Amino acid sequence: MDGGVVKKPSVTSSQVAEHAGVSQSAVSRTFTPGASISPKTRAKVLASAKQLGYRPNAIARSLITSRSRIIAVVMAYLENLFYPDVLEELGRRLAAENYHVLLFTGFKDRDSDPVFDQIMQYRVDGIILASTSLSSELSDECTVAGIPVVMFNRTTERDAASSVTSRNRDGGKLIADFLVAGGHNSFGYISGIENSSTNRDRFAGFHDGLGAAGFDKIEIRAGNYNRADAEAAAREMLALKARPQAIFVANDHMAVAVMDVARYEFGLAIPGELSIVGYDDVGPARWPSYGITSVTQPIAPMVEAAVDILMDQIASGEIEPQHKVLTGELIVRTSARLPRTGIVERDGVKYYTPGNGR
Amino acid sequence: MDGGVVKKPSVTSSQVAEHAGVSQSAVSRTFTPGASISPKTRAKVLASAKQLGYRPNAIARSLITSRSRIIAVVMAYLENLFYPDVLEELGRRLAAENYHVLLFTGFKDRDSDPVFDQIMQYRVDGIILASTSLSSELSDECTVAGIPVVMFNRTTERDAASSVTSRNRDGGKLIADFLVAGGHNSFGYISGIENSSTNRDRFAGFHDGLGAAGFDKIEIRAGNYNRADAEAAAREMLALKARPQAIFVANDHMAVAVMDVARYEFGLAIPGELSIVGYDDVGPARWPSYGITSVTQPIAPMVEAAVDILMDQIASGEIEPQHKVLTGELIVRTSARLPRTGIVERDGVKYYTPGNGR
DNA sequence: GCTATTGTTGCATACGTATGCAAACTAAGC
DNA sequence: GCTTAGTTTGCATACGTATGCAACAATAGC
Repeated sequence: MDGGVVKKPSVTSSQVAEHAGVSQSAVSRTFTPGASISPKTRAKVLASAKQLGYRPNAIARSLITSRSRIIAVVMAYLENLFYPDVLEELGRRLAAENYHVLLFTGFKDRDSDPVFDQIMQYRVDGIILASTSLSSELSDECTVAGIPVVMFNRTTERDAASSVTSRNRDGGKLIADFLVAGGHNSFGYISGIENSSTNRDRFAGFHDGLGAAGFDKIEIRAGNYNRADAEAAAREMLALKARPQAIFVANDHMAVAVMDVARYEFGLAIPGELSIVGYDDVGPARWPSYGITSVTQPIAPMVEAAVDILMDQIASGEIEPQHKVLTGELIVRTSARLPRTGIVERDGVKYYTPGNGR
Repeated sequence: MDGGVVKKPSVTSSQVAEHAGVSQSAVSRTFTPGASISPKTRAKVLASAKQLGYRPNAIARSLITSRSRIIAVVMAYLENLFYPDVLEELGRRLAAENYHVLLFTGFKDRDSDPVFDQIMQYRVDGIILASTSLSSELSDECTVAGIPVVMFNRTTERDAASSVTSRNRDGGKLIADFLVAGGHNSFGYISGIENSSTNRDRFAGFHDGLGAAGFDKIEIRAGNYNRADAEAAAREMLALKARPQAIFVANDHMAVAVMDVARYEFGLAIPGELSIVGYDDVGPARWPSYGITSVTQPIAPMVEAAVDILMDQIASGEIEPQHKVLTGELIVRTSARLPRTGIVERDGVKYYTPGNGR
């Protein structure tokens, strides 16, 4: 509210120039890779810069170049370890390209409009949307403004944003095949957020796979990708008189909760009395307490693809939407009964790869 | 490398001014809260702005005001859910103050110098260091530059940065009291990163508490706050012929690993044959598979304190280091044998509060 | 109606950097 | 030495906004 003390002004390129006895341009060129500058003056400038503690002002630079070298990352559901993993990899890869992450998180889903406003005000060079719904009109506005948008782990056909996903549909189908081959004959599905593309695709594959094997009844409950809802869904499903023999939980974050409910509230042995399969292959899935059989989402390649798309579109100025789809694998652990065949081991990890058709 | 197409230029305040038939100043004042502007012209400007799709350019604004409204957050160990939780809360609180998070993560610990360079270039208004070592000379440089620095969950006496922590020493002591009261008489400690303040303080409290009860032998192994090392440490410690009856693991993230090793590699019953206590009260600690008895770190108040310090120092320009220390509680679950007395229940959660003096 | 006061507006400038252009310098070839 | 081509340098300007200052309009008080 009230004024407050002025901030200590930082060293400018002009001050360095004066100190080094050169022009401000020379200082600028010293810090611009590829600019025309002689080694001699460059050395002089660097010496003065060091002595004065000068650092180029990225803000001022952005104003001139109209490139902020900032990527906005919009991310929710951080309690699902998948996303922190993604975030860390994103940080690494963007830093390698000399870009930086402006993170938007911790808002309720319906507050995303102010978030969008903030993003636009900072003139970011690109946007990564991880598992959050930015209404498509806003996404369009980005396109009009020439800002590349990449949806991460989420896709939509109708709007102009690029996307990076994994073959969720194939994954769902693979799980169906695996469970059928394991001899189960009644099935449940604990869903993610209803209108998310991952949820739709995973379920579609699962449904198709079961259908192809002659099973068309699936118990469905909504887990909404959060623990509390998943627990409630599990309670309902496990209390059924005709409890499914196998449950596909739409991601590992929920699968953990479902296993806890099954074991500690219903006293069920896993996989003896109930098989659980998850998705994402996230940290806890690998912990021996859970050992969740799960379909991988290859984080590093997915992040790489997302960054590649951004870099490409930033460099070219063309923002034709690209859609990259990477392949996951079904890692077999101990949370589901095993089929007789189709399991191969590589580097101490077991994968399910059915011999028959794709 | 090569030029590429120019970016679509965005709408400027001058264009809005022309369109609305006013001066550029009027546009600026329209978007500056508290500035002198008549409702009539303000309405005109807003109409034109909307029509043209104008948004103030935060970069240009920062250049003038020398306030970027950006806070740099440096954070590692994101696989420990404590930090994503912190991050989410930080995002929420800073957004409420109309500040934004520039996140630095995903770098190896020794690469922090380039990180620091980037931070300084963006002229951030403040820095939050969560569990990462920025050498103290760099921290000093921030102080000289007038940039407030808050260490989160970490503290140092000698340098000029503020800090927010919880009473780690008291927590360690509380755990010692709890385990002694539970009738254990041999103890182990699986440590965090050796020179981190949390590790030092937690251990010091634990050591003192045990000492006061007449126990001065503690088996120590290094877990370094990561899962792999914690597993290795647990294997060593549990293979001892004189295996400790109770182990204090320096945080929950490692405690989970230790419990997994104890149960699935050594076949130990918890708490029947081994008691485990952790720290942080992080998500998995609450899952029934683990039910870790753990000392809380109150994330929301800690984040609030950190943001308060920053806001205060930014507003006043004074950056006298402040050190806030919040209080945690020992939440009693099922991973450790219970003492006869001292356990109270509140809202369905059990806490340990020894009657005898602190 | 006239003055005093308050509120509103536009002008001009500043923030710190990048870059086109022309001037100055350097190196090379004869 | 002179010319030419290439390299380096400084000048001047632009990026989009905020703000002190002076001019101006509106309102109130008499």
